[in-house]
Amino acid sequence: MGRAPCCDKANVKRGPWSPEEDATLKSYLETHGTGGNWISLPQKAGLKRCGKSCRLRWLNYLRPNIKHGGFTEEEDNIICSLYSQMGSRWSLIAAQLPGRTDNDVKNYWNTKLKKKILSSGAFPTLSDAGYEPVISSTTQNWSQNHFHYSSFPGIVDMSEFHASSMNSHIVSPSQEGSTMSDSSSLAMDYKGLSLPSTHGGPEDGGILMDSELGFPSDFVNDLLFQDRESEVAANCFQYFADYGYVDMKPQGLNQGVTNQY
DNA sequence: AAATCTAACAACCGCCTCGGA
DNA sequence: TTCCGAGGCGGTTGTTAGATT
Repeated sequence: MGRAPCCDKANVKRGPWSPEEDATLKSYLETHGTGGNWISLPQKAGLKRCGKSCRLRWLNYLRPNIKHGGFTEEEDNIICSLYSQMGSRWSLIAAQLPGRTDNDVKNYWNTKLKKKILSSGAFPTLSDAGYEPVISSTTQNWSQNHFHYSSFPGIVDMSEFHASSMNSHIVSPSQEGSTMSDSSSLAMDYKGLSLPSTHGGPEDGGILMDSELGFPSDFVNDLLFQDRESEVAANCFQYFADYGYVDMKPQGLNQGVTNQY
């Protein structure tokens, strides 16, 4: 038995929003707010739409100060950097980009940025995005040699690492002085494991288990299957070595930042 | 000019989490 | 403590406009 739908799909309009619907929704929300209940909102506002649809339309399109398109180089770097840190946590990534929505960032990544990085081999660092390492607790002796990609480049032997060595935070430039949650919101644990390959061929090349570390295994595997010894792959490993386990803070900030992301 | 392809983005779907009853 | 409904989220699909053949 399936899950009960959130609304009567037979009696709600679907598809693109008309300007009239937009105006109705916007007007209602500006006057009344959500009233804490999106589900009942369309009825109150006189819209034949699902509450979820109204919410999405408002958040992704009608909300004030929304920016569409025209991502800057800096935003590109931030997205790439954060994606490499936390994977497809689009809402968290979008939170670092004022005026951007998770849907926007997600679409932009899927249609442009992903291809751009795959083709260029340039994997932006957090430094590019205005971050710099503050405490290098575990990485100072790391090198690509730490990664056992001689047996298969897509597989990183993480067994030597222990969660206790992990104390990773990043701080966004935009969050200086903010009251963001503590580092637990981005706590990275070590559930992610890598599976060694027996032969090293792409066909049995093993799979990077989805990691709560946030390192996007699918993306990494894309890179590595593309060319196991490519500069991209090397950059990727270096990137991981550089930033996977360090505390980060925006460049130019004082050491005593307490509001960590 | 028509057909096809591609990129961009809007919208939907369904699962998960959380808070209140 | 359990249940249920609403909100939030990420993945996926649909639509459309522009480019290319």
